[in-house]
Amino acid sequence: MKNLEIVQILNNIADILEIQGVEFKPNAYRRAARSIEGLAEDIAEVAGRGELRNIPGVGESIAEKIEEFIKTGKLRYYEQLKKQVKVNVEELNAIPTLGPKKIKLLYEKLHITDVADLKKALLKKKLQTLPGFGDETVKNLQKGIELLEKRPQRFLYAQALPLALDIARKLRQSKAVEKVDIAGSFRRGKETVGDLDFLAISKKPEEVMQRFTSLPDIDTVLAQGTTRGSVRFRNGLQADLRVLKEKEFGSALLYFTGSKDHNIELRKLAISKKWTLSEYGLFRVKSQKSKISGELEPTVQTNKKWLAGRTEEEVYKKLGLSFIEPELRENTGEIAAAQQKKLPKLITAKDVQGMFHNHTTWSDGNASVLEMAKKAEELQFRFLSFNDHYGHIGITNPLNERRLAGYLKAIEQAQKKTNVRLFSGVEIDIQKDGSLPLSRKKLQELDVVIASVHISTKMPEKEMTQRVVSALENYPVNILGHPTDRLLMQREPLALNLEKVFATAKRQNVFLEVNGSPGRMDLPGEQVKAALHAGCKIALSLDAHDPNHLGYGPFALQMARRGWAQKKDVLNCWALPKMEKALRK
DNA sequence: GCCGTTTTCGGCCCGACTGTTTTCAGTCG
Repeated sequence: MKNLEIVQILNNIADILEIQGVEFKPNAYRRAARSIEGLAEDIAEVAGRGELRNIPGVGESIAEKIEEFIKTGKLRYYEQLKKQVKVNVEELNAIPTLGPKKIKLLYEKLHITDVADLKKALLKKKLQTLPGFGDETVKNLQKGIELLEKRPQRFLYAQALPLALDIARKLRQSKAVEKVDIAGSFRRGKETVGDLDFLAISKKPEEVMQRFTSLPDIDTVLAQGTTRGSVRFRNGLQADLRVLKEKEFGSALLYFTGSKDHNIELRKLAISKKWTLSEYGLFRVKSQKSKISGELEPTVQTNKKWLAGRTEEEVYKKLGLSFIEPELRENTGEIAAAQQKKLPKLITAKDVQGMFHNHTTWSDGNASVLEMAKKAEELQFRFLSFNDHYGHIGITNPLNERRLAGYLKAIEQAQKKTNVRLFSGVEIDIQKDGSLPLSRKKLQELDVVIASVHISTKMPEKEMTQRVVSALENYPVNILGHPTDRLLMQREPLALNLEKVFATAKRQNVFLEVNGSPGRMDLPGEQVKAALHAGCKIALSLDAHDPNHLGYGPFALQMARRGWAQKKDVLNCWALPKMEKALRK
């Protein structure tokens, strides 16, 4: 699957063109990249059907380039550009506060082409000589590099998902394979993954391993034994495979799903019962010392009796625990809860009736209200909430009071053409002073008001907390949008006292958003758990900017499940009349 | 390079913030 590589290349082209001072083209390439990122299927399949140009933002020229890359694995245009600008733009651009203009200046004046060069120049204090580079600028660059270096190479869950499914599918094609599962933090639904762990059952492990290490797009085979193998793909992702016997599969899945701390607790529990737990199974241990003739030292002869291990359920049951869903296996109280049979009944996909927080062409979305509604209908949503931007956020083409009427009318008209219940609303900007740029009266007329922080994100904790609390206290807000405002692997969360925010949200009946947009996943699971503990309720949202994004539901669900959420905690799961009542302001 | 109930050619959404530059450039969303 080449989607991610193509997205990367298109973005790199945009970066290089921007450095060259080319106008408009960079945005064209970025738009195409965004659309492809939101694509649910393999782009090679779209290309095979000759439908590349149906992708928004992909025209004649970009379609040709994609086809060239799919066919040849190379893109001549991109190679040419890289020769013209010998700068590792991707690497440098990843540093926060460093953009194309400064990169260009650094290259022209100091011949800096990558982060290593930049670090040398920083050490020699060369940057201060450049126009526009003051003390703060230099400090920000230093901090940016540090942030970049301490963060390990990880993938967003949503990026890893198609790759994981693709690898599993290709492994299953082997006749030697009886069963394949994906374990690791991926299975626990973590929002980012460092690598992918695969488990396979087979009586012919060598054959499976051979297939694994000869998968397409592999960069390096890191290890290859008979039952254990490890590879790194060209896109940087590492994958490990273990091949086991049927009888070991459950205990192996348990072991390789983790988390490490969860496993340690389970093993302790086994030991307390005079058993032992490993990836090979749960065993009763009868050890006896015996002197084998001819040997100098006495050997410990262990006599292990197999107790469980075929399935995870079997192991948990034998240990006296109810089954613990993978999302809960973080050793944060789930084992004790499982002993007392007090685990939550986690929400599932079928409990969720629809999604909040969706954008259209009325602000910065890719599709019309009706197109979004039709896609929602196709996906069997019972409701969909439109929340286009409102406020002074530049490029998002926000709504204003004049355009709001037209927006509401468009939703009303779309409602006549679909059975999906459409909610009207906005995602309104919480301004620096905690006010919202629309009157309480106007806000009250909307079905769903989401308030979010977008600008002035570097305020100190006290001010930031006051800003958010004040917005929730003084305006009819239904949902606090992406509460921490983190961007995974890109931006730290806001300095915010969440405890205070949760307390206010509870008092004001404001739902906390669980935003399923792959780069956000906000609130994260741990904080969902904290919010529920504080008595808050949550609302699942997509932050969809494209009909394809309406498929992000599982990601929001996954955060909610990691936060121990049950049906009663989640607005999206309530019957429509109850939901509408809860949204009244 | 893309796109079109304003257009097949001529536009391409813009505002806030930061830092530095005493009037604005670069970055970010």
